[in-house]
Amino acid sequence: MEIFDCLYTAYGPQHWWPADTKEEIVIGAILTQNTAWTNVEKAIAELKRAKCLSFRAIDAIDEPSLAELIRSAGTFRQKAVYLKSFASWLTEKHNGDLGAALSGEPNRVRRELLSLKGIGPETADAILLYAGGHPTFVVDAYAKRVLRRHFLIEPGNNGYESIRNVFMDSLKPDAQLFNEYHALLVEVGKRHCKATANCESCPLAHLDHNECL
DNA sequence: TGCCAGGCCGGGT
DNA sequence: ACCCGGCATGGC
Repeated sequence: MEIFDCLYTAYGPQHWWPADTKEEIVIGAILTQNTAWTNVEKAIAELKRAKCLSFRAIDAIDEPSLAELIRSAGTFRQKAVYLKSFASWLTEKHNGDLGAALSGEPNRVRRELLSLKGIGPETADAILLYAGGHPTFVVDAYAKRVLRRHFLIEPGNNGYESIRNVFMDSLKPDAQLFNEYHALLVEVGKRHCKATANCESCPLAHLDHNECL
C-alpha cells in the first residue's frame, strides 16, 4: 500500500464521483472521455438547465438537440449518440432503473456495459465502481503513467486489462479503496504527471524502485 | 499557437 | 492481437 498511503497522506479523501445522482455519474463518465473535467461541468450545467440531466429526458430529446447541449464537452456528436444509446438500453432492457441495471454479478454487468456503443473498459469500470459500488479498478492515462514511472509495468505491456490486473491482483476488492485510489491517481497526475512531467514536490518522487501499490 | 484533457470506434495490418 | 486516424471544445 505504499503508493496509496503516500497519496492519501498528501491529498486526503477525494469524495468522488463529483455528482448528485447515479445517472449524473454515468452521464459524466461518458462526457469526460478524453476531455477536461471543466468542459464536462459546463455541459452538465447545460443539461441541468434544459432539464435533461436524466436518461428519461435523454431518451426523449432528439439527438441533434442533445448534441448542442453538450457541445462544450467536445466530440459532442459522438457523445450524443452514446448517451442516447445508453438511455434506450436502460429504458428497454431495465425499465429505466439504473440501480437495477447495475446490480448483480459485476463481471456480467461489465460485459453488458461493454456491449453498448461508447462504453469502453475505462468508462464501464467507472460506472461499475462509482455508480454501482462494485470493487473494480478504473485504469486511466494517469494510472498508466504512474505505473510506468515506478517500474510497475513493462513498457509494451500497456493493455487495459493487464494494467487493471496489476491493481486487482494486489489489492483487496474494496470499492471504497478503489474509489479513493483512482481519484488520488488522477489528482497526482494532474499536478505532477501530465504529458510534460513535473516531478518536483510530487508525493511519489521518492518512490523510484518497484514500490508496492 | 499548438497541444492536451479522467477514451472510444471502425478499419486496416 | 495491436495500431492508427478521426472526433471537437476550451484552457494554458
